Amino acid sequence: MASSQAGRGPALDLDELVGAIEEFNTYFIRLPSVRRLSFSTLSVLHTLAGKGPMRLTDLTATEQLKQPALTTLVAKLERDGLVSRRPDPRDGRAVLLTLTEEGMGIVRSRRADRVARVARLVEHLSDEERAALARYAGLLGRLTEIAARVED
Amino acid sequence: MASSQAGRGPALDLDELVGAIEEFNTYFIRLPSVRRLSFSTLSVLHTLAGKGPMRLTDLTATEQLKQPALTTLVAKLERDGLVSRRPDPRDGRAVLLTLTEEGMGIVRSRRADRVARVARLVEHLSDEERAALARYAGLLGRLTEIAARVED
DNA sequence: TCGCTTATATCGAAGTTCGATATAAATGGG
DNA sequence: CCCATTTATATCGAACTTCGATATAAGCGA
Repeated sequence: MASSQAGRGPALDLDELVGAIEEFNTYFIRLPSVRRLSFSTLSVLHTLAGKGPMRLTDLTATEQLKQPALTTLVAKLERDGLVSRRPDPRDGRAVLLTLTEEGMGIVRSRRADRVARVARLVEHLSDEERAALARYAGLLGRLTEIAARVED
Repeated sequence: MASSQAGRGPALDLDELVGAIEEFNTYFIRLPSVRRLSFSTLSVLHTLAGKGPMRLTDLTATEQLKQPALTTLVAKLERDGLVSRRPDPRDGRAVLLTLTEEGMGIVRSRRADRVARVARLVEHLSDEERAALARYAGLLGRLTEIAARVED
């Protein structure tokens, strides 16, 4: 089991890395719940915010819900004014889901809450650590991009 | 709004960082569901794995559930053989929850799934990027530790 | 001991999710 | 152009989750 790593830094211990991410996420993910919206609901809003308008069925790929549950959930989101539904002009069977301004507001405010939270943590870092963190955002972006390719 | 940053690297753009973490988590968090366990259930298992035996009430602090929901959830976990309940020797009212070997197995296998997943992504990185990632685990650990102090 | 607090349990109502199935629009071969 | 098939969403009833209110029971302080 010799390492093929060329000694440019510490070996990459994936178990340690994954553990550190899991631990950090414990703090990062959990926000005070807004408007009594469930985890599933917030996930749908976040997906629509990130990927733009999509069909209901396409959401079943990312959200871990079956289609009937999504129909119910989206109906509620529409009643609450967070998502609008219109027929897909290209396919009369389908429905295009779009975040309303209010729906986007929720996603943005949750992002802002996380930024504020991380800002409080970062205050306690040294200048060197802060600089390292700055470089990290790009690397994470690379990983996400690779994931989008690799996971089909 | 002048930056007080000393020019050791790119400025730390928190909004970019938080966005990158959110995006990455989209891929990182979602695993194929094991044994039909819900998000709440998995979260409880993960917390018990990380912090060791705890009381039901202490779980209400981290899990976003009220006490009656946790009582129900834990009863199911006990029926399924994933946690064991015993009276707290220090307080006859309380119950100490401990992961069983089987419960730990689930947590470990989910960790292993994530490691395997990240391993596939990391293959596509350059040596420099891999080295940067190795250093990152420690930094995330620092942040988590700071969070544990700051968030009371 | 008594009264107050704290830890968990129980209960019924509201909300969520599922599998099975219905409806309705698209698509392709004849 | 029609029919059979496929695909997108909706509906339905059952099972499960979560909640607020309240019950039970153990600790705790005067």
